[in-house]
Amino acid sequence: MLLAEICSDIYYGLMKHPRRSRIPRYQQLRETLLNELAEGRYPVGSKFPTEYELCERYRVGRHTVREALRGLQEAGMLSRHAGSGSVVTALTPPDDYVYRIDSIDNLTNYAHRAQLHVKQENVIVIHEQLAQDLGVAVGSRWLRVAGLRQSTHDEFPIAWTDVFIAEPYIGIRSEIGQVVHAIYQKLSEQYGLNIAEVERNISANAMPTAYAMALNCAPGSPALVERRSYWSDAGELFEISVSFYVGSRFSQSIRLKRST
Amino acid sequence: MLLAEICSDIYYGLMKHPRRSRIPRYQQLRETLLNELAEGRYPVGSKFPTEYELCERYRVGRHTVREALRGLQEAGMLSRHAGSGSVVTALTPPDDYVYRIDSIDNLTNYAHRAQLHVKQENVIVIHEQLAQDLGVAVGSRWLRVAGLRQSTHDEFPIAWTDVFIAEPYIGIRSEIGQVVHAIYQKLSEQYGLNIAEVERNISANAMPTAYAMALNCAPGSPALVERRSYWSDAGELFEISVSFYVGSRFSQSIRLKRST
DNA sequence: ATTTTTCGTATGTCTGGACATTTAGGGCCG
DNA sequence: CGGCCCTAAATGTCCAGACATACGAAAAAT
Repeated sequence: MLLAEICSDIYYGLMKHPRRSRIPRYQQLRETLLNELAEGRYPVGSKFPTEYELCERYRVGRHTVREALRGLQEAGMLSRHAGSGSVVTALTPPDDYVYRIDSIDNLTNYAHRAQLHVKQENVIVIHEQLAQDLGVAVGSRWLRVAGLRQSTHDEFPIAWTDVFIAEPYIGIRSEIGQVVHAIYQKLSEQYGLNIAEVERNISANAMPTAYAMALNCAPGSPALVERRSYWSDAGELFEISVSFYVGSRFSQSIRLKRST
Repeated sequence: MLLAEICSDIYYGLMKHPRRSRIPRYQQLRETLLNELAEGRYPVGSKFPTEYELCERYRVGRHTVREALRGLQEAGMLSRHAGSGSVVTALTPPDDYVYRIDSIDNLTNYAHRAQLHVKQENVIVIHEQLAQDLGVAVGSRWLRVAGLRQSTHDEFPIAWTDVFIAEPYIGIRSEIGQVVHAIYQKLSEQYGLNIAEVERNISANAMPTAYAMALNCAPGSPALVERRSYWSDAGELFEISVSFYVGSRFSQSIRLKRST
């Protein structure tokens, strides 16, 4: 038996038989620290022991300690900074749930198959009401592209969509034809814009008469209204879209999984 | 200048000035490998060079190589297995977006403040229509708890909610009082159930007359219908809830961030 | 008293080496 | 040919040590 293993057995103390441990030492250490945190030994906001302190206390190499701490950091329980040490940020790993999608196209599991058939296109100046609906400044200028969203094989369109594009990118107008798949993709190609964040707002409303006629549904019938706002990695709000989905032709699912 | 700095410059080799490199070597290596993968040098499914091969080729220590590979693995581009080596699983990092919440309570940013005022409670046997709506088997038995969802300080309720609980947990019935915050929490305490997955389905519908009366809104007015299905970590569907939100009193936002 | 410099400390990066564990494949044997 | 064992190879774990970088506080300079 090697010296290191003997040490391990002595210090860990929990080996019943002289058998090699199958769980790596950094994981054992992680468990130990997890328990100490749960017990409240180190309050949130307080300094966590330094790497060398843990090395001495548990008789392990610094690499082992760092591997254990890495896990706690990834779990969001420790905040580590070169020079200043580690700070406790949570006593227990948060049980969070994530909804993950590969691409913004799949933000809805239906609309991404539907193309936008452009019916209207103009540059507008934001008035009071629109400013409130979209959350942008009164007086700012945007390119508006509006039309019907229809899946290739379906009989009826499922939604009326208004797309608003910020003034710096109005030039994209010439790139937009009769049928568009995804406008932000064109913006990305043309201007090198990257989506960093998307906000999606959903509500239920009565279908406006004007849209109802275009969509071939009853005016005032239930509509699902989805507003999407796109921010670039520069933090600029560069596109907003508002869609009125015909209630009877549309529903949407998302699935959240526990992340741990 | 210290000896180490001179050595460092020798090793980095690519320094134009005798200044220290700010980007660590494992990141440089990761970039390099990222490019090689993007170029298609190693097709998807093929073996990636071994750690020692990369050590020799790029003249770095194994730890550095492992740190670089760890990143590629976490990005989902490499699959690594002890004994058999690394296999390429993707040529480019997937640009995925995540929606992350701390707890299922916050699944909506509104309803978690609203409590359920129980109006009805009974055990039902699933008939044809309900089976289709909920996606469960005809003839199965569920506990149904229904009532109004109302925020403490608001004048009107915002939704009518039907909660269905699977047969094994019907006993929870005695635990449910007049006002409930979250039923799944009680299930968790009582039966040790853990939520592993949640599916959320959203559509727009006309408000049924019966609900409209209870909610004090117009029958047939737009309603946002949300169905949530909860699966335990054993893979069992144990709770379903269906809520009819009054369109004019409710909207919901989620925010997706690029995960990289 | 305020600003700047210095310095100790803690984490980050990196090397070299050693042993453990897992896996795939080859060879032996029935 | 099938089953078994053995081995080589690859990743996983772990140590010791060294230098790099960032941070904060004490010390020095203004």
